[in-house]
Amino acid sequence: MFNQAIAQTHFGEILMPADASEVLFFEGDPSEYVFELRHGIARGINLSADGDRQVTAFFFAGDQIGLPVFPAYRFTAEAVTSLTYVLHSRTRWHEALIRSCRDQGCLLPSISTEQDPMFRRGIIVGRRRILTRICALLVSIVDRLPKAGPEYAGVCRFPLTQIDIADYLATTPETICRGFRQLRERRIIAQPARDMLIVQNRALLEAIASGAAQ
Amino acid sequence: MFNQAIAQTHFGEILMPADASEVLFFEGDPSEYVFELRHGIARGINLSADGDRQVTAFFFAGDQIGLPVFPAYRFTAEAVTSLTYVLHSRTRWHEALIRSCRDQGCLLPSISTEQDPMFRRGIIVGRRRILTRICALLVSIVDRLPKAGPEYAGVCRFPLTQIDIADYLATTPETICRGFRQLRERRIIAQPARDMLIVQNRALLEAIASGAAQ
DNA sequence: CGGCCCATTGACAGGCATCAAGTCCGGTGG
DNA sequence: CCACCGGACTTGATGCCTGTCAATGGGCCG
Repeated sequence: MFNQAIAQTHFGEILMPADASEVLFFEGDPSEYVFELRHGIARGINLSADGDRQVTAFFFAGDQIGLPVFPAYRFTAEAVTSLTYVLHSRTRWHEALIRSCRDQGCLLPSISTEQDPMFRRGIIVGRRRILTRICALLVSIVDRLPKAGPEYAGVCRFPLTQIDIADYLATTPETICRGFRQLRERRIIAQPARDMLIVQNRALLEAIASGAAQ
Repeated sequence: MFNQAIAQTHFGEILMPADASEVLFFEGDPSEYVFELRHGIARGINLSADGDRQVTAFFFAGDQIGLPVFPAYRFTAEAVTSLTYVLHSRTRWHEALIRSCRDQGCLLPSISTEQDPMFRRGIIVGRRRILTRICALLVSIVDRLPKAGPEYAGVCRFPLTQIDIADYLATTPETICRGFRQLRERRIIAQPARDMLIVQNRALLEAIASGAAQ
């Protein structure tokens, strides 16, 4: 991966690139570096002994992942899209933590950017009906999806495969496909292309996500 | 609750008691205090807009919950059994964090005692088959359950109701009941009383939990 | 153009939710 | 000491949601 362009930010940080489905770090490896996403989308993966694959989180630009709250990474991080990131050594990250703790009297806000998505995923997967889970996932990520462009108001890029969504929601790709079809037929979302998403009826989307509507 | 006995530990900390099903703190309240459990079992509760109740974690003696990684508590904490705990103010907890960070070059280990159970719950609930989930839950807590007594080797106190277990595993009490019956009939566990548990075949329990066996 | 992976659709079976009784157990009060 | 009561647990019958299997379609890349 080092044969690709490695840019230098104006803070002297090294901006690293990664291709889609490239691994940033493996579950179980010692957590030497914090990965700060600058651009693109990443996913957290956990494999069970029987080969069951779970996507435990999606991460977006600005998130810091691989925090050394544990001596080893608790999940494998892979690029969903091509992305860029910046590395922070464990010790440098610790110093930033102490500074923010002392100066602002609070923890580094970034400490929750990793565990918060996982916490919310637990709540989402804990719902029974698949449509509720799908809508809850969409609500939780739609505001962080990149916009398709200035000329396409309300249209988001949606680069997640249905396989990833299924592994996130603890179901199958077929069921995801049927759920999305239902949302399209009810004019709650639209998909002008496979990797495009428009939320047409956000109120109803959130109502289904909260369980108020079926 | 202050009319109950409040003991003083030899460190000058105040040991607080709580009765079963008493609330320690509410989701959304500002996280002023960290609760360190000294004895007993607690549960984390999250309610959805439609009234759906989820148990997002069980906590045991030694765990610290309500950490100020977020300005507000992210779940409601209730006592499962009668329990005791010690309060740490947010600032005092921060100081301990900075000290451990500087002296030992690592974060306070307790920072993971709260998020780790939630992370593991996500993995458990993400499994499809109910029996797998039940066994995974048992494996994850059996070593932290209090022993029934020196004269009962291998017997644990098991004070969790099937309702709590069902809300933890995203299923119903009836299904939990049938799952436990199956585990009893297969001699994987035994329950001499409703609130007692013996793991008779731990290897098989773990095999089912991992998905290797059905 | 061919191959591959992903998405789609249908048929079918099965696991689990739901509903409804009935039982057990601990606690309370007479 | 015993009757009562409420909550939790148990068990069975039933139906639906969703997993599974199989086949097809479609887009992307070499």
